[in-house]
Parts: sequence; C-alpha cells; structure tokens
Amino acid sequence: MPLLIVESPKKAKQIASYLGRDWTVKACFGHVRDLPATKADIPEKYRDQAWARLGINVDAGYAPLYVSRARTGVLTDLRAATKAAGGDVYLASDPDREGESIAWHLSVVLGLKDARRVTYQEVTKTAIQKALQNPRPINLALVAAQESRRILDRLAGYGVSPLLWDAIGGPQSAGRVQSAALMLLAQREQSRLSFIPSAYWRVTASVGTTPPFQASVQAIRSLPLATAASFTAQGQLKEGVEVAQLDAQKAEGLRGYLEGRDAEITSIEVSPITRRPPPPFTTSSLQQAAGARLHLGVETVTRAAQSLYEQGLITYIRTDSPALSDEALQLARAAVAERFGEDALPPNPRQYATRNANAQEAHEAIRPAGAFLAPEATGLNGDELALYTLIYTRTVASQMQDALGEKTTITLQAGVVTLGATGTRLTQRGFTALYDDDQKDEDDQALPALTTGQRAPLSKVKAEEKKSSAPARFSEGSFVQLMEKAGIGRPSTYASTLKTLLGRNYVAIRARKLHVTPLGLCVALYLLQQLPQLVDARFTAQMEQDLDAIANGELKRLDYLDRVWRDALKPAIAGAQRTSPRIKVPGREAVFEVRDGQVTLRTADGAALLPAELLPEDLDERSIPALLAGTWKPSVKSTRRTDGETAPSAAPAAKRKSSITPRKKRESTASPRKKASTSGTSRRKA
DNA sequence: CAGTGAGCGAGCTTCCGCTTGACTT
Repeated sequence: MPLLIVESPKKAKQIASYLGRDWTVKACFGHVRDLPATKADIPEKYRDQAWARLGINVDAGYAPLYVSRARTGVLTDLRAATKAAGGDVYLASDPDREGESIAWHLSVVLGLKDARRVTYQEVTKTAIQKALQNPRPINLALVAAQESRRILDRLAGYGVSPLLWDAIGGPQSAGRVQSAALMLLAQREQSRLSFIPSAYWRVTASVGTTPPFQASVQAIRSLPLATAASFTAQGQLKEGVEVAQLDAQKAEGLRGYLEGRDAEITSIEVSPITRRPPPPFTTSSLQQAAGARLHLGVETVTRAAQSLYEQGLITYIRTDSPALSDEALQLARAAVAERFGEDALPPNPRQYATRNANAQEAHEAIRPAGAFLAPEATGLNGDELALYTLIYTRTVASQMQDALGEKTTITLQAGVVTLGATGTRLTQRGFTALYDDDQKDEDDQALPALTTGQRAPLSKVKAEEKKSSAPARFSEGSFVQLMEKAGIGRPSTYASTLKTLLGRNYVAIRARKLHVTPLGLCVALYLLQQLPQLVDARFTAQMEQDLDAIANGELKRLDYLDRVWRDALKPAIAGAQRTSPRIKVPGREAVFEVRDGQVTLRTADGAALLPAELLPEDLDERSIPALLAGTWKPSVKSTRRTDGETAPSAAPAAKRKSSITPRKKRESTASPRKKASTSGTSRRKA
C-alpha cells in the first residue's frame, strides 16, 4: 500500500478521506531536520569542530550540519510506514521552496531511492488524484535555493548577534528579518520624534438650503487655504506651495465675514463611483482586519484561527494567496444567492490575484472550509465566532456585485471666499450589504438636490485651529502588512517575528499600538551605523532574486554564498565597532548610552538610567528633568501592557515556558547571567 | 574561627521557516 506524506496532520486526514483504504497518509509536521540550535543538538563526532556551533562548515563549501528536529515518534512512525509501503512513497509537502526542501530531507531520512514528488494547489479529490498521476523527481535546484536561504540566515543571525552582545550587552539578537522589521518601526518612531506639527485653520458653515448642508472654506481670493498637506514634517510650508494662512484674529475676521452672507452655488460635479469588494483573506490581511474591526492582537487571532482550522471550519491559515478554488467559488456564490438572491451575483465568479511579488501561493485564501456553514450555524462563540464571521462575510462578499454610486462635489462662492462640499450616495449597495470596510470621510454627507446659481445664506460659521499630525504608529495588524509589503518574513513567521521583537524588549505595545523602546532604538540605530545592509529590507528583496536564480540553475549556491558572506557580510562584521554606542535621541537634546542592555539617558545636565516602562515618546521638557532628578513616575496611561485583550487568554500564555512576554523578559534582563528560556529549543530532539 | 562579600573568570546568549501538541501552575 503506497504512502503519501504531507506536512499538516489535518491535511493528512482530509486527503485520507479522499483516497480511501488503498493509501496510507501521514504527516511530517513541517521540517524534520535543521541546523543544530544549541550545543546539545551537536552530534558527538562534531563536538570538537570549531564550526559545529554554527552548524555550517564554511571552508568546506558551506556544508551544513543537519540534525533531526522532528517531534518524538514522528520519524519512527514514518520509517515504519515507509517499510510497510515497500518504499512506494509519495512526497506531497507544500508546493514551494520550503516544501521542496522538506521533501528532500524526508527522502534522505527515509532512505528513498528515487523519491516521487507530487504537488497540488488545492486540497480537493480531483486535484489530489491528478497530482498522484504526475509524480516527478525532487527539484534539487530548488532545494539548493532553500538551503542557501537557510545558511545565509544562520550566518547573518549568528554572525551579527554577537556584535550586539559586545556593544549593547545582554542576550540581544539580530537577523535578516527581525532587524529589517525593527528598522521599519524605528524609522517611524524617529520621524514621529522629530516631527514638528503645523497649525492650520478649518472654517465651516451651514448652507441654508432645505435641508441644510455643511461646506468648508477652500480658498480666499482664489488662494487656497492651508491644510495639513501644505506643510513638511519640519513644520515648514512645502516648496512652491502658495496658500492663505490664518491666525486666530484672521480666522475670527473670516468667520464674521461669512456669517449671514449669501453663498452662490457655482458648480456641481457628479462623478460615478465603483467599489470592488476586497479580496478573500490572506494571513496578513486577516491580521489587519481582525485588528482593526475586532480589536484583536496578532497572537489572539493566530490562536483562534488555528482552532477554527483544526475544527475543519476554515482553510489553512498561513497563506499569501487570495485565490479561491473552483469549489469555493461555487459555494460562495451559492451563499450569495441564498441570502441576497441571484441579482446580487456578478455574471462570472471573481478571482483575485496577489499583488505581492514575493508570494509563493502554495495555499488558497483563508476561507470557510467544507460546507460554508453560516456563522450562526457553527455553534461557535467569543473570539472564534467573531473571527469566523469576519472570514465568512469577507469570502462571500468577494463574490458579490460591486457597490455603485455617485460622488457630488459642490463649489460655492460667498464674496471673495470659495467654499466646497462633497457627498456620496450609493445607488447599488452590492457587497457592502454584507461586508463594508469603507472609511468614513469627515466631510462626507448626504446632500440635498441643488442647482447651479442657487443662493442660500451661511450660518453657524465655525473656525477651529487644527494641527498636522505625525505619521501614525503601526498596530500589530498593520505591522504584519508592513512586513509583507516590505517582503520580509513569511506568513508562518509574521506573528513570531513580532513576538521576538516584544520578547527582546525592542518593541512594546501601548494602547494597541507598537512603540519602539529606547533599547530597540539603540539596537536599530547601532546596526544602521555598523551594518546598514542588514537592516535594509532590500537585502531580502535581492536575496529572493538570487534564490530564484539558484532555483533556475543560473546561479551556483557556492558563488552566491561567497558573494553575500565571504565578500560582504563577513568583512563588514569584522570591521564593525564593538564598543558601547552613543545614540542621538531623535528630536531631543540628549543621547542614549547602553551598557549590559540597560539604556542611560545623558543630557548636558546629567544622566539617568531609564526605567523599563519608559518609551521614547515620554521624553519631553517635563519628563527629562524629572528623570535626571529621579522623581519621574509613569503616568497611568503609560503603564505598559502587552495588549488590550482579554485577560483570561493572556494570563496562561504568560506562564507557558515557550512564550516570551515583555514582562517576563524584563525580569531576566535584570539578571543577565541567568539563563533565559527561549522558545523552540525545548522540543528539539537531542 | 566562621561567615560574609568583593572580585575574578568562565560560559552563555543568537538566526529563519515549516508544522502542532505537551509541558506546568
């Protein structure tokens, strides 16, 4: 009886039901071998080798040392099943670079002579049967690309992290993904810290038609009124911009000028609007939407989604593809027809393509699995129900008609002052009847029927001063989307990268937003000075291109690794400054100094060790003297918490050995010699 | 003389990506 091996046990069960009793289907649970993670992982015979800890013999053509990392029992089970199948084994790991590598490692570990590799894009009976009829050999060039990726990440991570141990002190870490991700957040923090707000005025009036509507001043004597967009981040007018700027006195004058004055409608522009439904969810868009709409953090969403997947209610949760299988398209369309009638359906099913250049599209979109149960029929509750409802409505809405409407832009003239108003009206609700993700514009309103030349008096004129705001902080969900857009990390690692940054105390969550800590800022800016290539997301983009070239056979693995390691990263690490850095605090007259992982703030007036809960944004004219005097106290709102999420789920998580929480980590940085528990090592087999 | 504490030295920390349970409190 032939044996089929897939990565996920859930998938194995599903496929077994398609193939019946003629097949054995087993799961390997992801990668089965890897470079040694700890000293205990190194086999006896390699213990004395200088490179054993790294796991790569660079001088021998970057030869990797692979050790078993499968969960207890998995390999013995697979070996027994291989024997029972008489070596008739099909390797059906995911159809991407990592999946090809897993297939190759399995072929080695199981001693398969000529391994049969099969792939499919969707888990349906016909797709599986078709795949089994077309086995192929393992693509060794693709395996070489994966191995190059693995080796580069180990060399970079284990090469640069010790720099931080010397310069920063404590159990710090750096890597191709985490350091580039940290830099993205640090840049945003820097631009916020150095942002200088600009003041501008917004003047609105009620136009006395029946019913009345709101208009706002656009220009005075044809000179546009300044808005937030007129200014640079340094608080200066942008070059070449000519605008009218008000102050309190002028604004009051304008208010008096307009109050009671007749305005004439000088133009009415109507333009049609069409809104397409958003595509079905990928890992990142699900995180974004669940964060924005349900206020759930990345870890909560991952946990709830994994549970839904295990209950057979949704498809695989780590995917970069928004595509739906034919089966899913039909089920979604049937759900639309049942709820809203045939008219709500577009003539043809909508298929969505990824816009992400790095996407590997080994899986479908995240969507309801099986029978597309309506949310109320699932028997779920709490976060799981909310998340399932979100996934269900987004999937079904993706197969509904566009929303149609019109946007009306009104221009009015009152003496020398030009005013404007806009309104949108939907003529066909389309998908918004089920799933509406429109951001409401503050100016948008329902407008009465109007004609050009019509006159009406202005009343209730209001003038209010506004301030331009710094670029917004990222939420957990938007950070995941940022990583995807920057091309760093994969759907299976977005959550764990964030967890690493939180665990290292480089990043903190306050009021559901991500903040870079003083330590994180020091690490990012130190790396930027010493190894700018590592913190640049383009490093990964270039790597992806080179890995593709290796997979195509155009580039040799050895040539690639020599180029990025021997000729670039290695000499850069050797030349880097290993002494404690002084980091200028952006936008403040102060520097950070770091010793033993502890940040000290130094100004012309003195120095103070920063309390753990202090964030860069807390540093201002009032807090800095208080810090130096030792009288600084965290305000109530600045109490650092991991999340605004439900306590019951957060509390047990903090106690689990494998989880790193900011709080726990801070305790261990206080005694840096104590061994901190790290995730992932405990389950490795020695 | 026993207990304490300062000072010294050795050993350790670390990556990314693929997958889920098995731990303890």
